[in-house]
Amino acid sequence: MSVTIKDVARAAGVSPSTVSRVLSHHPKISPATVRKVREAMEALGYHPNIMAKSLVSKSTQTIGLVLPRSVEEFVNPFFSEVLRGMLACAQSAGYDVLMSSANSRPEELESVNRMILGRRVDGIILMAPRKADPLVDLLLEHDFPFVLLGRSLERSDLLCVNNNNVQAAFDATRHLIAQGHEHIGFVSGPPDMVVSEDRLEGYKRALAEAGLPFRQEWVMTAEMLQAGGFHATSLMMSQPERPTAFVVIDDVIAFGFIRQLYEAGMRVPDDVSVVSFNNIMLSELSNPPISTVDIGIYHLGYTTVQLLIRKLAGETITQPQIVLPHRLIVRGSSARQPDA
Amino acid sequence: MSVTIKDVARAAGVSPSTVSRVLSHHPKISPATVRKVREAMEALGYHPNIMAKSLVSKSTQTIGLVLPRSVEEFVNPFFSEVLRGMLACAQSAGYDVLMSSANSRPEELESVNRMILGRRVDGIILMAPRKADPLVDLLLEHDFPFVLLGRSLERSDLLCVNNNNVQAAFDATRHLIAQGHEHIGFVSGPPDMVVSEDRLEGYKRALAEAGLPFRQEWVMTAEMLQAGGFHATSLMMSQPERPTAFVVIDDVIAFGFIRQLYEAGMRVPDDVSVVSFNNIMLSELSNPPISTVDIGIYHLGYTTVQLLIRKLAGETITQPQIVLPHRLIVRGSSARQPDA
DNA sequence: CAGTTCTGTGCAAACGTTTGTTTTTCAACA
DNA sequence: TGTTGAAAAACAAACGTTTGCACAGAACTG
Repeated sequence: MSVTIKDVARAAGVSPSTVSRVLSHHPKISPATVRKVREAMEALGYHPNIMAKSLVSKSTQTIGLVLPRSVEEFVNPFFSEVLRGMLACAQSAGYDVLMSSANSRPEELESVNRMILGRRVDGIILMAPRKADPLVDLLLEHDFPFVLLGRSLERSDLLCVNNNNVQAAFDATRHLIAQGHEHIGFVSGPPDMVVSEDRLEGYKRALAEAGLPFRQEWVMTAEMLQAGGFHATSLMMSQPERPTAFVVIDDVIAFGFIRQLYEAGMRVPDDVSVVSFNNIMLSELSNPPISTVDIGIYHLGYTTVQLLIRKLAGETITQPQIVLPHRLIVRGSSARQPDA
Repeated sequence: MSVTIKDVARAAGVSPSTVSRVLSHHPKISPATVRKVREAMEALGYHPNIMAKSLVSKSTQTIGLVLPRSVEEFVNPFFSEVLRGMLACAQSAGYDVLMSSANSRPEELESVNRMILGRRVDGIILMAPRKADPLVDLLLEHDFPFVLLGRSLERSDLLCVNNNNVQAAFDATRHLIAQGHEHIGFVSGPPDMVVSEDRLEGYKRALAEAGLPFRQEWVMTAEMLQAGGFHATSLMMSQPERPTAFVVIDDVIAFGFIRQLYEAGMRVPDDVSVVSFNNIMLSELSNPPISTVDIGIYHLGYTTVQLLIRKLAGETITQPQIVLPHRLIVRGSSARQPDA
């Protein structure tokens, strides 16, 4: 059916092993032979069978990507952008990307087991790890190469690519403080995600540095917003000492939050200032445009795959943790506090 | 290193072929043997090597996904949502998904060639096909199973899953007409995409049905918006007979368009009504919330993979074209024309 | 000019499965 | 007890590569 290395060998009048060596740029092949083989390959339209190749070479030239389980993270434009960066890097290095998605924890483990024990991929990228993530343990146990997009709370020797989320949240909060805000709330994401924890920490530090008190009752979670968000919002905004500004953990959540403030009769930035994170494309097109911390999403994806490929190439990684820069982008959603 | 079928065979005291048959639920294996083998597999932690398996069986249990080339389409939340549907279906059928992205047409062809001639995938999903798409020709030439997400303009015998985009645009336009609008513009996407053409056609038909003239000068393209969109928008809106409403080809483009109207001093829906397509999650959270045609993105992705898998299973497909329903969702971005 | 070292190829085994064919086992029957 | 036949299991070839080793011939060396 399909044309194999043997067909090429026959057509070029050489042995299959010679064809294989031409393919892998073996040094000790005469230029004349190389030409003959190349011509035969061209004429027959030969493409190597990757299954056969990786059966013997034990390398699949494929990277496994474990996608976030929750729908919310998945449909976040953050995700497509990071994916774009990953694919760009993988492709430029000749790697393919295999995706694994799962709806539950057991499915996720099963899926990863299939990928690594079935020898389908050479390495794995883990997105947005959780606290005490069993996936990390599984990979460590099998001594399988992987890189975290994000960081592990528990171990500092794992390969990972991350932003300094503590600093990013610190910067965002300080921006609001500099605008004269003294009552600043925080809207968080899933509490077991490391990034939620880091950004909350940065928020706290900025408050502390400015001598402002941290108030637990001014911290809302995204779940609260989704289930009866309107109620939660209006409740918070009707307090005598209400926040005049919010640090929101993610652009998409900021969209929803701003919408709910609007429905509760609050205007952004007139009544409430908002600054969030990620700088997805749409945050610029929002009304008002959202002030946000750009974390270089595309670059984040690109660098993660790059690190994994370096690892797979056998390079000794002297610096396992790569921290990429962030940058606060001030737009229309955050304004000077009127009273100040 | 890793545990193979031979190890299991030895541990269970049977031959490798017997283990293989247990794995594939061969009918003529005694229950006692099945139990023995299962226990050995469990004890050793056996997972089949998929490369070896597909080398001989010629089936990879993998679906190839050719992603859109342009960045704009890729980062569109439409994309992650459709991907989510695809992965859900693929996973429930035991298939994996391999992604191919490319930045240029030659790269794209090369990538698909690698996938099909390298025997990496059993079938392929093509997203958002273009007019006279060479990818389609390539796949037909190799007689390789594939399904279009969208439709082919040239051939009607190809497997595809689509919405009735003509009807959807017709519905959207008629909604604006019913609101009293008589001057209705159209904001289009990339002109070589089939979906652009279909939606423009539906828009024209609705105008014709209502006895309203079609004006080429009221059709803008997304490219126009991106490069100097502000200028283009304000130019159009300063015309003596300006449109009071727009049908916009896509939610994300609607975001940008509304933003630019805003900067040109126009309010939505007070000065201009907007209705768009896709109903991405954020369109509900926009300010104002966007009226849009829901096309069931997730379901679209799910059904596409489902059709491909049916094809791969050897089923004879009596109806090659699946058309999924759409539904207009009226929100705040479209309002009754004040003069009417 | 015989011996040695290169250089370029070919041979054959291996990778971990599947599967058509053959062999063994064993119960049932004459 | 010997024969038959079905059922269960084993054997062996194949899938398309890579790669260590062997080997022929050319090119040196002394």
